[in-house]
Amino acid sequence: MALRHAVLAALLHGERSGYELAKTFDVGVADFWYAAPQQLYLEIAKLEREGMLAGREVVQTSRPNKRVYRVTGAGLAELARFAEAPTKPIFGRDELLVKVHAADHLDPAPLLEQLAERAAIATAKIALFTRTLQRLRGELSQEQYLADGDQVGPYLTCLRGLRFEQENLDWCGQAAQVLRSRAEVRDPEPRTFHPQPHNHRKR
Amino acid sequence: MALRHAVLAALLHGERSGYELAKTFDVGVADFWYAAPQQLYLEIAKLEREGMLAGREVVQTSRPNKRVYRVTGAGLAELARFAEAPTKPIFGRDELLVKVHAADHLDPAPLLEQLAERAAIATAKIALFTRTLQRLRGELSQEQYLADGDQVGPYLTCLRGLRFEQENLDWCGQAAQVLRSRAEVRDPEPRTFHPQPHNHRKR
DNA sequence: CAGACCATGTAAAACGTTACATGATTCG
DNA sequence: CGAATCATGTAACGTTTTACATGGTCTG
Repeated sequence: MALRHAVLAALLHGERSGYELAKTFDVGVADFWYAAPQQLYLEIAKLEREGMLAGREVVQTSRPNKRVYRVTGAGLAELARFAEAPTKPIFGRDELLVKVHAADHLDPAPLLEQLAERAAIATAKIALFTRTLQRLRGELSQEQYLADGDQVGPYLTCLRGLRFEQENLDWCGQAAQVLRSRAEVRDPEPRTFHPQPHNHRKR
Repeated sequence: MALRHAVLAALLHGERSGYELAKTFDVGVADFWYAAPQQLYLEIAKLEREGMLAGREVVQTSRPNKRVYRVTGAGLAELARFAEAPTKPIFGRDELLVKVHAADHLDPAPLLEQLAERAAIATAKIALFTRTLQRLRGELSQEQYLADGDQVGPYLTCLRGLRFEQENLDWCGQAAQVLRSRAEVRDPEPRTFHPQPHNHRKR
């Protein structure tokens, strides 16, 4: 049980519908948790049955109605229990890093493509997180907001997401540059790459 | 199917036993993939049955024997297929960030403890990754190694892990400082904290 | 009027975690 | 001789992903 706490935490600052929640989780909730929409609907339904969320219907003209949820006392208590329990280690799982780890034995071309793609995503997230931070702190400077603001939790996690993506972007650039220049040296005509099984190249 | 590629990638640079592999995966393979030992034994067995790994018995005196594995041609081909397929988005999942996200509604004391713990882990990983990088590049400077070295894949991913943990450490410090100073203002006697359900504090 | 977005789900399959199990050897 | 480390697994359980399903509205 882990997603439930992420859902509770995300709903602390005001009511949201399953769909709205799904959108933020789809982006990754500032990069620390991803969940598919279907998972969320399931989890929300379960949390409501258990009395940790209270839902209410919002009638909308010109759009399908929706059901918005808020965290109940029981939900907050559950979150508090979770917060006091020992934290599990980070769950880093990045396919791109697996690919780069194997780069010495693979065709560099697809890796370069995917590094570029990842860099583009990182750039988009940086923009998104930057806007989110500005929106949260409003008129205040970051220092002022961290001292006095009323949503420091989300501010801090968003800050982490921002820095993570900046780092990510930076690294993608470096990795791409390294792979590119090595590919040129090894093989000036990029079409003719052949994987080199296991021969640990001696310089 | 995802762990299998991480296993294949990890085995590219020389033979390892299940146990040895488990140790590196337990640290997180430079923070981009974590797996429990049991999971690895399972996956290794499956990969060997499918002909992607070739195992061989190593007899040891003064220790239980072990079985070491290397990647076969089929394994490398599978990895190449994987590398060319589109990459799934990052899988960030960090319980501590969920907790900090909810910080405005929680007792800061356990969060501070856990931020300190996380910072300690990050420090240890920084040391570990720094040593790993030094070991890989040997006499060479980083630039030279990235241009000429024979294991740039692992070097690049380890570099990413290092930077990630440096960032992590930094952020833990900042978050702890913010939560501490706010706790003092709000409640000079730390024993008397009571969660404040939902009242969005107005400045 | 097609494609994007709003809105919510169910069911089956794949994957990952936890608990259980075993047994040898080294170090203090 | 007890604890730590080496070494390898099985079984049950819980979580996540993927595929399937549906239907209304808004924009160009």
